[in-house]
Amino acid sequence: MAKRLSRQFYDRSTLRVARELLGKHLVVKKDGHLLSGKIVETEAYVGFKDPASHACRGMTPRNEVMFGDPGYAYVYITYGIHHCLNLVTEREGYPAAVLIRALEPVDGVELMKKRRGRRKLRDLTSGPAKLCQALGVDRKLNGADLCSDTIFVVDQGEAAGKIGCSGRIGIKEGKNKKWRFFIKGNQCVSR
DNA sequence: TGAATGATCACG
DNA sequence: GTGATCATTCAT
Repeated sequence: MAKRLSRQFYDRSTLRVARELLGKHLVVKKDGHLLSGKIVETEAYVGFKDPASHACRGMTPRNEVMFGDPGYAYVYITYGIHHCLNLVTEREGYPAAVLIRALEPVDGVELMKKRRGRRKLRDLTSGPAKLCQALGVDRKLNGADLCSDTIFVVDQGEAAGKIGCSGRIGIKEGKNKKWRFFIKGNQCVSR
């Protein structure tokens, strides 16, 4: 019973969206391939005052997608090498998004292995930049509509399991906020 | 534990 | 233009 998430799903509290994305499947259809994975780890970046968010110093050419309508992809490059994928939430004019930090591979595992140069399942998508490499997400998908046929999330109707939360990873400020969510015990969660 | 590696942004 | 910073990954 796969049901694609509508724009309304993303047009809600970012913390809620981040938590509810756990257990759902991210799908990328591109270049004749269908790749997907179960979302097992997310982080929320919310509003103008979140010191860890790219949006905390106002709108720039890079982060403008975060300020737009909900239900679009925000993709950027970090450390000069790696891509990260976010799903934009909340109303236009309010910058917020959910960082997809880890997946459990589902469809297209062989291609993921080839792209990642790794054989073990848990090395394919257990990190924000790893999953982008595995799924072929790059800046061409920045601003992509999550209600389109290229990249979207489906509800498989399965329970996420036990959900844990903690401070966010890889940031300097805003660590006090417990805005990282993950499925407890899942082998594909980062670290 | 630290190197790789380049886009992005504030500043002037 | 310049320099600091960076929501990471991998090999040592």
